[in-house]
Amino acid sequence: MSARTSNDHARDIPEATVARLPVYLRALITLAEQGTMTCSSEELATAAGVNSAKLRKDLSYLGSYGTRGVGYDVEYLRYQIAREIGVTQDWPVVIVGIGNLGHALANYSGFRSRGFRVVALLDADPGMHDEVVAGVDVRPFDELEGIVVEHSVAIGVIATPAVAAQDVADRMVEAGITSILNFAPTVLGVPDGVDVRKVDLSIELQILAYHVQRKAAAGLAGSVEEDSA
Amino acid sequence: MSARTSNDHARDIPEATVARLPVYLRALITLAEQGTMTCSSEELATAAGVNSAKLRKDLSYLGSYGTRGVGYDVEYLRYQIAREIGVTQDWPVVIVGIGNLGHALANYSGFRSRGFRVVALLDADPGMHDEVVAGVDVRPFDELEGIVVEHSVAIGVIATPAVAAQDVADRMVEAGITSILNFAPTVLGVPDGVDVRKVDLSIELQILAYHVQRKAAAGLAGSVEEDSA
DNA sequence: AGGAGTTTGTGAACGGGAGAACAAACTGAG
DNA sequence: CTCAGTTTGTTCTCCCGTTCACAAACTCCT
Repeated sequence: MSARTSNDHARDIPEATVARLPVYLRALITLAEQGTMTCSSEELATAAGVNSAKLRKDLSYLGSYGTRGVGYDVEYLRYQIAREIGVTQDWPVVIVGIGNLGHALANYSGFRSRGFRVVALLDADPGMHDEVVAGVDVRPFDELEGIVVEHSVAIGVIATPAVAAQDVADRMVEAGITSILNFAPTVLGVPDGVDVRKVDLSIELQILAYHVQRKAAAGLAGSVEEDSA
Repeated sequence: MSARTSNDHARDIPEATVARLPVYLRALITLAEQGTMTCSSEELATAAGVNSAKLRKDLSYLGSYGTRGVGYDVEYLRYQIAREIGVTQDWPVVIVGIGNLGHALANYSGFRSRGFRVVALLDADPGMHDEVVAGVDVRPFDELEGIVVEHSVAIGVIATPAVAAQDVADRMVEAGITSILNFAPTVLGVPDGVDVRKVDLSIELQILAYHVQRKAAAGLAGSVEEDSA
């Protein structure tokens, strides 16, 4: 029982909470940079753009890191959240598909500064090979397996066209990658135990378009209803 | 009452459903390109990566567009979903911040092909001005207001560094934009009635990192528990 | 020491979404 | 026309997440 987990907190953090922890972490880093030593749940919640009750409940899943009547020590909480997410260590990442988006991702400074290290850029197009992007040279896709094993890569990023994405994902899983961030506009099929998160630009825009349209329609309906009401 | 909405469907589509409609739409387009005329909820659900019961429930919010015992007409359903989302018309979009990511977004073909037209690229850096990216020339940020009014832009994309994002958002809202897609790693404050969707690359990676760590810990704990169990 | 004021952590109520299960409705064969 | 087979649309139940509200716990002032 003592060996089951490192702490005796309940170890099942709700998915919705996990998705917010990085937001809290960023807010805490900003506060720390501003010289703030201590903050209340209300302040942190405002900085993170959430309800303070939700923030407190989220933090309560990690443990009891605040002091009643005082608030939270910024540095201490920052470390605890970072530890819980796992960003106290460095995560090696491979990016496959060095088109426009791949370039942008490779150059994105937010990765490096948050504990993610791009260990390889891979592309199937031989024309790209040996080109250097963001200080890393582009290698043939076939080297995926070797690189994953060599660097113990657990996270892969897919930035290829849609048609290639499933093949890339299959090869990633085969090579031992267990978490995939997919930018290709396709539904990926993966075995149980492999996590996939997708970022789909056109879907995000379509969701916004729906709301624009709905707001426009509500505005019209509203003006009509003013007559009848 | 007849004028309240164009159809007599219930007009409150759940947010979770709205987020999936674009996925269904894409699956239907793929099916249509393959020459499929008709599909069952089971087939479409598989293509979209969801449960068939969930798919049917989602579609039921739009209306009753299937035929029992037969399935859905691919073209007809495709049109109905496109109309519901609003992508039967063209949406003008402005992109602010033409760095690596802005370049990638401007060149992303998925926008144009799904009814989104980039009418302007704006950047505060004078060094970028008059450069042509993806057939559109980069203009000074100050021209935002004029462009929004001229083209009736409702959707803005923020691809600036984090420090500039809130200012850009404020100016967008002031200019009349009601929907924002934010790629900057910041929490944006906007008035009621303005929709913001955020895409945060490092947060996505951090969520994946948490799961990798958890899986690794579970593996270790599992091997320990084999001893005690 | 004691009491007023503040803030956390959590129990409980509430709302929304997911999935199972089934009745309604259609097709096609005999 | 009837009946077996198929597939949708919907109801019902369960679970997760959000929010409210409050007791517990700490600080500071007198």
